[in-house]
Amino acid sequence: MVRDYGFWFVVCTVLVFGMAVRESSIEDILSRIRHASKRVTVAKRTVAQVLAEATGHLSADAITVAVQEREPDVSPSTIYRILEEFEELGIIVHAHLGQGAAVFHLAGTVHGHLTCEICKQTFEIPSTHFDDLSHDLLESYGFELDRHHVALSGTCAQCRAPGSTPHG
Amino acid sequence: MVRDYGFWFVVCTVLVFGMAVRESSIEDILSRIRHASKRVTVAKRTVAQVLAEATGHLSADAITVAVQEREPDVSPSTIYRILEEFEELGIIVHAHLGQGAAVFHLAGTVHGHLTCEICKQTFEIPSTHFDDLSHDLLESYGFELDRHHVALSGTCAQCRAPGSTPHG
DNA sequence: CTGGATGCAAATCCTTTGCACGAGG
DNA sequence: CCTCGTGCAAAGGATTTGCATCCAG
Repeated sequence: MVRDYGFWFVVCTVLVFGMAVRESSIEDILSRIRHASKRVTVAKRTVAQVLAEATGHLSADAITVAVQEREPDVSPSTIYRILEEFEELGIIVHAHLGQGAAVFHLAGTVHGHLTCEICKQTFEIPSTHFDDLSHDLLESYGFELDRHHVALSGTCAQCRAPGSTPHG
Repeated sequence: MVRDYGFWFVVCTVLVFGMAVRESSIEDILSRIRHASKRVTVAKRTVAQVLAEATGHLSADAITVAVQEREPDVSPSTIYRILEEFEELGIIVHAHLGQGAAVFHLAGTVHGHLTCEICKQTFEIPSTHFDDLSHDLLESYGFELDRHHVALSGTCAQCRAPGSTPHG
């Protein structure tokens, strides 16, 4: 993967594409808020930044902590209200993993979740894995699978391996 | 499905097989408890009956209500403790559906769950639907899918249909 | 200015836990 | 009998809500 020109391709991709996407997605979020006749506030702006900078999925609590690092006066209830609004506007989606709190991420990142029941780690996988199942469920039951919201439980490779550390 | 001898086959299946299974599964549960050096109590017996008689999956609260109809003095915390014990003994499994409380059912009934995000109804489907996905996840990530615990969100046929009642 | 957005605290829902008592083997 | 199981009440985490205040448009 990372060799000769491939390395620079990756670097440029991260710098140009990654940064650009993040900047634009924040502006995109804010413009969606304005477009819905909602108000753009410091709290919403900060939540948008946290979500755009997050590599994976965040719980409401993790988002609150991250937001309060920058804006200490934003309260948890405000975070919940903002997340609710963002979800209604289609900016973010949430998923319920095996146990515990719900997790949130930008709606653009369509993927499924695998949660290990033993080590509690969560893995993101491309939603293409659910294409066949999605067709199957639609044909069999007329059920339209929400591939943004898929969260499956099971045992991860590390925890299945006999010798290795079970809590990798 | 239900026509001439097929009808009576269904009837007999429900009566003989169904009743017999239910009776025996209660005894089976109780013997598993004894075998694990745990005590058989009125509360456990009643929870076992409720679980065996349930057609679908029940929340802890629903189980509590059903148990208290017969044994009013059984407390919710006892129900939770019994459900925990039953799960450790492999008698039952639980699943977390889209939102809300966890649901429980006998471990013998291996199936997946489809939960409609609109009408909140839950549908049970055979776990065979997950065979291909299961193989795929195992090959791709070494992840062993827990097919007892699968709960998928989406939109059910009724709520997808334009004209019909959205909350069927 | 004016109503939507926020902070705070309290309420809610689901589940777990501490403790003293009661009942099962 | 001696321990495990139970009832009660209180704690716990995650999320929602009521209300007075505040700030974006």
